[in-house]
Amino acid sequence: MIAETGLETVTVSRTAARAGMSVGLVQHYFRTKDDMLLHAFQEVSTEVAGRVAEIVRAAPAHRRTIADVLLDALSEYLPLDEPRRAEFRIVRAFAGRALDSPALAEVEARTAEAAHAEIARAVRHGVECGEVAPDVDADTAATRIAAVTEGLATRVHRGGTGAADHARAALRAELATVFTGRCRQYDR
Amino acid sequence: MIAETGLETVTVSRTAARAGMSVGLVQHYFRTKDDMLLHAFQEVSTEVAGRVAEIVRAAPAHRRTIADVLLDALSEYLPLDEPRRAEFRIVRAFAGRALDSPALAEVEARTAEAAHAEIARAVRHGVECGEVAPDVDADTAATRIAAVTEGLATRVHRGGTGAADHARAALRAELATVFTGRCRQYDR
DNA sequence: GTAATAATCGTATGTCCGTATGGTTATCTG
DNA sequence: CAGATAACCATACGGACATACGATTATTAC
Repeated sequence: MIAETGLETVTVSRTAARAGMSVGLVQHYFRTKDDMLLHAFQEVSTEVAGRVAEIVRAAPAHRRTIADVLLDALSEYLPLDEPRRAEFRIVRAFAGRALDSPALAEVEARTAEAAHAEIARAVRHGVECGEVAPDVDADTAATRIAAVTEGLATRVHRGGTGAADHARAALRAELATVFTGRCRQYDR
Repeated sequence: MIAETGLETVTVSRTAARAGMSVGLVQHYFRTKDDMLLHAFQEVSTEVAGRVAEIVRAAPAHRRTIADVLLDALSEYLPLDEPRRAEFRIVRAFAGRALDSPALAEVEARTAEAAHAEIARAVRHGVECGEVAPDVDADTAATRIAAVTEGLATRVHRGGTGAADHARAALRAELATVFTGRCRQYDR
């Protein structure tokens, strides 16, 4: 419902109706509406984070470059198809509300930090195996990569001609400024 | 009020009270609440865009590198001090609502496009004067730079130790992947 | 100076929504 | 089977809010 018509239109009674249950039952599971929404946000966040982690974990089997694996993983954040677009809309709607809700902000911060850590680990691995220049600060590079991904997500969602391809190209270019492509991730 | 306590808490009557006028008078100037909010969003957007354009326009007088000018201009989007933090909160709150409001989305798109165009122009100028590699696609580079700025803004707002300095460093690093720093902007 | 327009106010109306409440039925446990 | 817990429902309450409305005062224009 959030993805379809936005957070504003989500009410307890509408949610109950959509779930085919009564308002009372929703209250049985969630003390307040805010609890319910917080739960929804957590669900979506861990869902996305889980998919990203899955891609990174499956990387060694495919023997691809770090940049390629990262490109696929980060693409999970881009609204390139309908389910991801729905997720994007949910996450962004909550991001707007998180500005004034510590509980939501914490979920947001946690997932952002997890993503950052994952990227930074990849960069550090690149440094170790010699495909990333040793003077590159892994933390700064990770921040840049995470930031550009977030910004690109906005752009892809906004649409416009070729926004999706353009974003992939931009992300690839960004990764190319850090990774030379000489070695593979978690592949020793 | 949006910056202080969020869009959710903004009501017509509270707005009227804050402005020291009656509800009726607010209605006299804005047919609906949505009209009022749209107007606010436009105001803030043009305010920020104006400051950015001002910085770029004043650049020749200071004879600095393109990257340095861009760094200052893009820093306008980062919530580095209180007024900018307020603006950030306003823009992001509206961004959340723009997901389901074509009118708000259009304002957002217009300002984003303006920023992108300004950056792309700077990159093209860099190519012309030979400090940007000729194989760099100005559009892709501009997209990257704009995207990283947006993402960094989120990070700075989230705070954490040294987020501000870290963001400036990341932005500088990003710009350094495009500009070598050999020539100055609009300085011929 | 008068007519029209703009500025201004206070209140009423109708709706929507979150939550509280009190109850009933099902399921599990010992 | 008995008792407790969980699942489940319908409705009522109270508050908040956007907008409509009617009226009054100030300002402008001819």
